[in-house]
Amino acid sequence: MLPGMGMPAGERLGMDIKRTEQSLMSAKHLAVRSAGLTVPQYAALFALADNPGISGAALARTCLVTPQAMTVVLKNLEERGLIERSPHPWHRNILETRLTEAGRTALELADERAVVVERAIAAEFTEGERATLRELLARCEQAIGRGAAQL
Amino acid sequence: MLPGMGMPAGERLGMDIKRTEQSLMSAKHLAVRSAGLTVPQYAALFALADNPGISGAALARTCLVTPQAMTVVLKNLEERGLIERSPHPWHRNILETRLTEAGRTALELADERAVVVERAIAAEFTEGERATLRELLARCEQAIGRGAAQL
DNA sequence: TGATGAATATCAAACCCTTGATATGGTCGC
DNA sequence: GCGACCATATCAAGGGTTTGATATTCATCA
Repeated sequence: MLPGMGMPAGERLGMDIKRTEQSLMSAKHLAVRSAGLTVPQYAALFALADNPGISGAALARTCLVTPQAMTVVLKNLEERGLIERSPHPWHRNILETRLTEAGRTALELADERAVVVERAIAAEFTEGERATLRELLARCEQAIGRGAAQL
Repeated sequence: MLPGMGMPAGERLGMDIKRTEQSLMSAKHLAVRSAGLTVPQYAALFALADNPGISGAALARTCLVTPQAMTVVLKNLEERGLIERSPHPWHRNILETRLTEAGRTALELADERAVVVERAIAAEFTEGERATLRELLARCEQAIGRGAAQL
């Protein structure tokens, strides 16, 4: 390490989290690709399946991205006929978004393969280990929030 | 859940990992921003500090991105005078990359704040918990690799 | 020597994401 | 009712990432 670097790289848990997530993204990418989807598109369709008629902004919150980022994803999904957007009958500023049949089909295709990855993760651990990992990650998230607040 | 969705969303550990990592990225982004850097730029400078004269391709491997992605990051860093690239004296196809003084300064500024986030994470856990989290994440990564191989 | 193969670098296209700014429509307090 | 406020949507600019294709250079081996 360099002088002035305050913490050895090996002690930075953030590195482990990032590496694991990059591995996960890579696998998910591979999984949903044959359905003609990207990972963000898959995530959006997945959230949409559970919340038909949701607004773009709400969808963005669900997927933890900015509304602008979600707009781009929805634009691509709409151009390919996987979703439909129609103005809300009362609240005229809102665009209600729904899956089309093609969208549902693509989602099911993608999910079938994405689940393979999720099952592989689940199968690696015992019930207790899964709970432990979840708990540690949740505490991690809280700690990160506290750390960010110090900036 | 919808019929046909093979696994409840709440059981997908990938979701927890992704959420934690997004939180981490957001905090890191906030941390390095005041140094005028993005997170990938910070990561590249960090790796460069430990490996002066490394090639772009090797740097890409270290940061777990494609060489093309690293090329973009290096282009931006070079335009802002934070790194220098010079042809390797013997192996003429290689561009050796090194930090400039400005680059080292920016890195130290950014790292000072990034470490705040890392320290907040470390402080949340006991020594044993940190080891457990690392071990579970490592097994997770292996399981993901096995899952991806089934695709 | 000369061909093959591996590593490096780069161009191009498509997509995703962020910040910042702006316009529009609805809600609530006065 | 009217204005302040909030949520939604969108435009614009700057980065980052991937896949795919191509060129260059070096090392290896027949």
